[in-house]
Amino acid sequence: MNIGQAAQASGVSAKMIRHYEATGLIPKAARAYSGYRHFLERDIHTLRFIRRARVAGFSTAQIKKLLSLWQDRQRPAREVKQLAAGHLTELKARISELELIAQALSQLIAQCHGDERQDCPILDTLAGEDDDAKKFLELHGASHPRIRSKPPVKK
Amino acid sequence: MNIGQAAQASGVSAKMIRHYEATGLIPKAARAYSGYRHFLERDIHTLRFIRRARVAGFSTAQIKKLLSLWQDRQRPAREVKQLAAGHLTELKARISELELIAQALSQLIAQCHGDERQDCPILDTLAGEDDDAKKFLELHGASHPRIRSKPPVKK
DNA sequence: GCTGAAGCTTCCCATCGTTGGAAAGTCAAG
DNA sequence: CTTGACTTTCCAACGATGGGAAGCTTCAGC
Repeated sequence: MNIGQAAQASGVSAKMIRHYEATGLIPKAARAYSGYRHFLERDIHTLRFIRRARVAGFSTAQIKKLLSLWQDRQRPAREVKQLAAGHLTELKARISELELIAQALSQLIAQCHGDERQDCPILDTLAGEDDDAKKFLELHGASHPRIRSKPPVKK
Repeated sequence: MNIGQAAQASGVSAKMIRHYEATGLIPKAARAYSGYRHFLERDIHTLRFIRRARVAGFSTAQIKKLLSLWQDRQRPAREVKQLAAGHLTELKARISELELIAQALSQLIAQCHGDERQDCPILDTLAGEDDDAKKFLELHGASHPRIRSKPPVKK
């Protein structure tokens, strides 16, 4: 199996497979005489594992641990559970942050009449000279959680 | 006002002020003979505006639009509302995605006994030979929404 | 006036995950 | 042998931010 087939079979792009190899997430693939990488079923399984873990939002560092736990038959389920639980906590925190923001934003939007007139509470709040404006957006001293939706849409 | 004071007063770091200038989000600051930038109240207002918009999760591209709308006294509130509503939609979509993931992860974690034994449904699902495993994590063909929590914790 | 500290300047690098592209080599079918 | 699809490596970018170095300016204290 060449990298293209491996990509198809695993759902991980060829680019990312090379990247994972380069960064040590997966071991260096075997090579044909030509220099082409080739992959076995085993490798495909690993790649699928990685893809699912990424879909579940694990970082590559976490996936590295998950992989080593996966390959270690002696590992106690406890460790895996802890790792996953930690991630879940992060995840929930993230969700709460976003919900606070969405909440505040909804309120502002609701207050904006949205017609041809020029006054707009949304801009006014963002500009916010006065302190009452702040309570909307100065969320608990907020970390700056950029909202990244999908990976940049390829044209 | 030098850049340091401007940073303090606006809550935007000096680094980011320079960055915003370099990338054209804000106009080039006036300079003293020494080459030091200096800032007026007006500039501070703009920076604060930007900071709040970032806290609200707007991208720099969106903030650029918001800024120009803000500075255009003729703009209809409609446009602002549309921009904000679009962002809110994105935000909600993002939240839903994360909630799906958190949901799936919770289930897996709940199913994992988490003691010294070796079998672990979490890893089994990620490895997932069989199709029933997939329904947990192959969420609606999932875009790959990396979960970025806070900006990397400075040491 | 001199010295040192604090603040400013620019420039480069790192993060994180992913994608894009260029230049070159390989393979299989026609 | 040519063509086209695939592969290789390397380099760069995204978005927002931080870290740090090397060199300049400003100001306070003596």
